[in-house]
Amino acid sequence: MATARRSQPRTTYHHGDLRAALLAAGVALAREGGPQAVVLREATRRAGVAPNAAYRHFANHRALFDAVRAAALAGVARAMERELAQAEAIADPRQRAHAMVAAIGRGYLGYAQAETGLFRTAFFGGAPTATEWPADAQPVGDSGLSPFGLLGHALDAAVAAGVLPPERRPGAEFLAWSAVHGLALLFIEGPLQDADPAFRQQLAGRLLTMVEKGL
Amino acid sequence: MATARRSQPRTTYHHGDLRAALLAAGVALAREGGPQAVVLREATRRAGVAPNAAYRHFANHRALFDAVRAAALAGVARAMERELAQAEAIADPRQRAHAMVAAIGRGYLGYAQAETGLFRTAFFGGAPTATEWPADAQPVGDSGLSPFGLLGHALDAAVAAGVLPPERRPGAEFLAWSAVHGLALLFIEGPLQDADPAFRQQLAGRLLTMVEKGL
DNA sequence: TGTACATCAGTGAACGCGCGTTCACTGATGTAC
DNA sequence: TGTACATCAGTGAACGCGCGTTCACTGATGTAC
Repeated sequence: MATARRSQPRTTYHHGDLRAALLAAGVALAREGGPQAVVLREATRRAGVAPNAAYRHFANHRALFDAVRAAALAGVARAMERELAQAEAIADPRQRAHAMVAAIGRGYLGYAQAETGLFRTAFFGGAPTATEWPADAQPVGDSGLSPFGLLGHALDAAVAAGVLPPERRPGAEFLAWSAVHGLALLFIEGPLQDADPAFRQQLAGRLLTMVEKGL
Repeated sequence: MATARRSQPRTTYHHGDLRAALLAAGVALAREGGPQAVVLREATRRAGVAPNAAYRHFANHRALFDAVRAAALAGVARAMERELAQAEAIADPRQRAHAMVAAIGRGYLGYAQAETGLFRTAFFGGAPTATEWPADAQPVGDSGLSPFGLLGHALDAAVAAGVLPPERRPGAEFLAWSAVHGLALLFIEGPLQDADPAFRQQLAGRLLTMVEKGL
């Protein structure tokens, strides 16, 4: 974090929108270095402001971090929604349902690889309890659904289209989530870190068919 | 970390086996608090020794941490081997192969839940590169195989027994690993943290059948 | 068997680092009359 | 339209914390003769 980059030397005494600036700096830090890199002092440095100025807008470091995490979660959700939009355009209901489930997985895996720092911030912020687990949390995406909620949405569609037996629906999100989340980790901090993209994509495809068949 | 517990106030000037004591202290810290808790100074405190004494036995903090991680990995491997031993006793080859794959998953998930701190230390030590990814690393278990190696062993057995088509074998460990690793995370730091054990076990079972069918 | 001395394993004190956070403050803004 | 003043958003300096690490040292061990 050697070179703190403030946008431009402020002329006014008041910043204007320091809260937003701190949040943006926090997000940038998360993008560059993951959850550990979200450091209050560095955020104020980037905003061109004294360290304690942050306390006008965030109760403490945790509050800033939680705001950054929420932004990261929203990013995951939006990535999923982008993929989902294409799938939902498909006419045939069964085909559409399949495509929706696959879209969820693709969006998730794509984000994990494209925005690794933010992805890790979203899900590895350190010691959230079960009830406040980020994927359960507040509406975050454009649809107002969390990543976990979007997955549930896709699975519901699969049941409605008759491609997933209703008796298998309960708990299905946990199984699907496990598989995709695990693969994401292998990609970003596991043995597949340096695997070539084609191989990764092939694995992602196989994983998704494994999930669909296995569910 | 308020109360540092040293075994007993040493009488001799020399410790006797400080390296082992530091490693044991490091493992205890990892067990209690995960990778972040493996702190060199605290380890020396517990060993009843000055902080810099550690440098007689470990080049730096990272070296101590790596030793702790290796111990944690060995723990995972042994947990898997324990489950595997029962499965390997089964006579019928096909049944045995199925049981072996399931044993791998059970051992892994059991360790993640029973020794969460060590589990996280084994796989989330922070920024290992792909080639030095712990599961690829040195022999660690009683069998001399790493957790990843043990999984490969079970999958090989499945191919030999004819329960896994050979053409699906390449890369299969990544798919199986993803599913089980992901579920472990949901258990230990995800929305299933407080789920009751019966539900967890049911999910684990469903996940394993999903993997077997899906592969 | 005893002694000189190199080697090794610890000690004590201190370093710089960067963090989150608090205190008393000052400059700027906006509202009431 | 102008002015008094409460409110708000920043500043400057400092705090304590715990960490990893380095320095010059001393106490204990073991080997050569």
